[in-house]
Amino acid sequence: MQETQTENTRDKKREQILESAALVFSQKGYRLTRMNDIAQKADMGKSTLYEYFTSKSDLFMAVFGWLKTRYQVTADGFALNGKSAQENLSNLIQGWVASLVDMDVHYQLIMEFWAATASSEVKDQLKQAFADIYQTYREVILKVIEIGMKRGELKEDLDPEAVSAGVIGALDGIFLQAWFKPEMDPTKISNHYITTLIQGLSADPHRS
Amino acid sequence: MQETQTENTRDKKREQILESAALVFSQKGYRLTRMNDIAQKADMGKSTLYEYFTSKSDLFMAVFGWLKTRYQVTADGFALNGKSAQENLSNLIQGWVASLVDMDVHYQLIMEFWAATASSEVKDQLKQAFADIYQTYREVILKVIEIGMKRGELKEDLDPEAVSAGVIGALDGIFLQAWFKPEMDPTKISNHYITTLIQGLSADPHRS
Amino acid sequence: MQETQTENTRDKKREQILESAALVFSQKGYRLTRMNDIAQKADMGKSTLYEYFTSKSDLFMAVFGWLKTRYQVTADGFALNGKSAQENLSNLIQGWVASLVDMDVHYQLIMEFWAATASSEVKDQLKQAFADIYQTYREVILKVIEIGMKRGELKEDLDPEAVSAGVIGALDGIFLQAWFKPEMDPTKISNHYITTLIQGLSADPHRS
Amino acid sequence: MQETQTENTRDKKREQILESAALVFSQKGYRLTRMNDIAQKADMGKSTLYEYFTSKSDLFMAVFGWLKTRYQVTADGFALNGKSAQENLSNLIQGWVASLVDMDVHYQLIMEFWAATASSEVKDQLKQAFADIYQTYREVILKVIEIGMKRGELKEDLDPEAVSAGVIGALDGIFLQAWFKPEMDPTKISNHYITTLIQGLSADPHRS
DNA sequence: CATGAATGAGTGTTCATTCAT
DNA sequence: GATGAATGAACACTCATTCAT
Repeated sequence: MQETQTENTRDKKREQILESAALVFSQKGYRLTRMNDIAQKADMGKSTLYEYFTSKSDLFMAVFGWLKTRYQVTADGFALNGKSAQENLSNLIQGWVASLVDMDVHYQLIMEFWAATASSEVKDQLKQAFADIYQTYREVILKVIEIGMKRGELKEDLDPEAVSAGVIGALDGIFLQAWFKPEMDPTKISNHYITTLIQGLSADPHRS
Repeated sequence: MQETQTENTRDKKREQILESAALVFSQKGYRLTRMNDIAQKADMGKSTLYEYFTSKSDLFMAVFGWLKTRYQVTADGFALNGKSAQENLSNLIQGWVASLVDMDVHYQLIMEFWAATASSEVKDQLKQAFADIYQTYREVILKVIEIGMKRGELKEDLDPEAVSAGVIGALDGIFLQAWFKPEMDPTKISNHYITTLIQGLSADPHRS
Repeated sequence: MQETQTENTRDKKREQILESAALVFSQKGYRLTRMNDIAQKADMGKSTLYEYFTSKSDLFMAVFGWLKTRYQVTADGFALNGKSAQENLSNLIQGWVASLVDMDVHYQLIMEFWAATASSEVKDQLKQAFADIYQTYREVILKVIEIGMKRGELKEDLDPEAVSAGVIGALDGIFLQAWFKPEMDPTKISNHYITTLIQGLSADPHRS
Repeated sequence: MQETQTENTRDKKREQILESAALVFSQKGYRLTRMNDIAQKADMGKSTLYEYFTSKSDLFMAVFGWLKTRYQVTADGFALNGKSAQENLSNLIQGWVASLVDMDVHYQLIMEFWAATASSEVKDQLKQAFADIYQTYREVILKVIEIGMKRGELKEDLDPEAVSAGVIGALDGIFLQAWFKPEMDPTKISNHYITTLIQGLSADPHRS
């Protein structure tokens, strides 16, 4: 257990770098960030970064992974519980909204990753990663919808694929607009919007 | 009229540069595009670009403007016509979806601008520009909804701000997901989704 | 003929770089030479070098080619003339010695290339190039010796391969030693040595 | 005797480093060798190397010394024995050739040192060292020749300086060529060449 | 007006060396 | 004594921009 350097120490330093990198990437963007900036922020020599990450883009991706882990929304168990599809949908979505809100200071950083999917060296990796994240959520929602349809809670002529994609998309899009217009309150909008949507989905629209 | 160069010629050349730049930015991304690439594609000397645009970012912004003009969805007249809110919404949305679909080859380019709002030198200009675009659309939808509510076509407890933001957001988000997952058909999903949504919005849900 | 830049100008500039590079490489060695040094010596911006050569090692190899051309010993016609093998050998060797002496200021540079065959990125290219040069010379000498043997001018039990390699080797080795010990006069030593050697080769040793 | 570390241990470790360094320098060349590589090969920590050698170049020079010691050709006693100059020359040369052949795996390494005389930080030290080695050999051969001339075994009009330099040079040059052209057999060529040369040197050329 | 040529500021990365334990 | 960790100096190369023609 007594290694040359405690794993603890190493992990701590790694975390320190990750956090500094997150901050600087967030402020300056990937392209405009210099390794030096990160090193300074992390209060260490530039080359030390290379002891922990092989390159700038490696570090960038590591920050992505770090963020992903930090804000992972666990969507397990939603499909199979006893609640109604409406309730489950609402909870699921609220969970996701909460996580988006929670990211708060990291939203700029997420934009950065998002932006990097358009060009950058890591565009393919990132695109895949994003695709996976979306895929996961879409599948959970999909299942909830399908079950709701079977149970007769939701309309029978829905296209579950389209709806799940739309729900995810709507939330994303709302937060995106809030990103462009800071005075918007994406949480409030999301909630209201979702309520309305669920009514559109429900078999018996008089039900809340 | 007998200038050193006809305005005509100058405009033509400008257009030529713009198109070449659009193409190259789209293929390589802003960051990875070299002025040289654009010059070659436009079949002219590198320095000539600087006769028409002061800098790379200036050119980038010019391409943005060019694209914006090209795909401007005219939303005029929707609010005041005699159709129902549902119809107007549907048309509006279909118009926008059509324009998104129409962009087709330029979608990658749009991503590029989108990405540039996150960092880049022109981030502020672009952010503002996007905000304006969204704002414009939101306002039209907003108006349609408000009128629909007044007329009793739509539910009376809607938050028009939230709904309009949500509608725009949903469409954006759907196309975004399709960008990550090419086998998706964003048009079909949008249409289905919108139908469902409008039902949620309608005062009398049995109406289509 | 009136191109964007006269080929003349371009060649002149190229030559200028080559000469500056030759000088700096010669003084500092490949490894210790910075592109900047060369640019300064050539009185131009660093990046201009890259307009003419793709990389440091490319430039290095170009200097090698330049030097090779400059000091190419033409060994043509030696085998087939009417002179005796002894005379031809003597002339050939004197020609080579003369060229070695002529290199004079470039000897250090040649060492540099020689050294680069041991490691460096271009080691393989250079090794091949040197091998070719040696091969060429060896073959001329070989032919002269074979003809001399046929004619009975040289001993009949010679191994022409061995002798030609030895002759070339001896000259090289002598200059090498002079490189280590500047007070040596490699020309004098070569001449004397060769005289002795030719006597050893001759069928009738009493002949000069 | 009970030091903090037995001299024995220390020497052993030093040797271990030296051997590892020799190997790595030989494979990658001075410039491309990293201290890390050597440390790993020697199965110890990087910094430990600095306990035994002050710097990379110091280590390089130490390897040179190590190699020099290992392959030192003892030329003592050749001048003063009862054998003929021809025999002594032949033996001397064969001894040297044997040592060159013996070096075998180390030939690449020798090239490396040789190359380092051209530039590198240690160029002056190395140049001096090589000069000394050559000087030593030349002197032995010189003496043998002078005695041979006095005894009338060798021609009387020889320039002993030139001949000794030439002999050494020839051998070096032959091995050099074999280095460039691996299919050559330098031993065979050396022997043949030397035989011929000695005949040229001999007062009575009919003697073998 | 058009442009080829020239440029220098800017940066990721390597690696010998030092230092704290 | 031994070593893993930390470091900063060093450097090739790129590319937006300018300039001379």
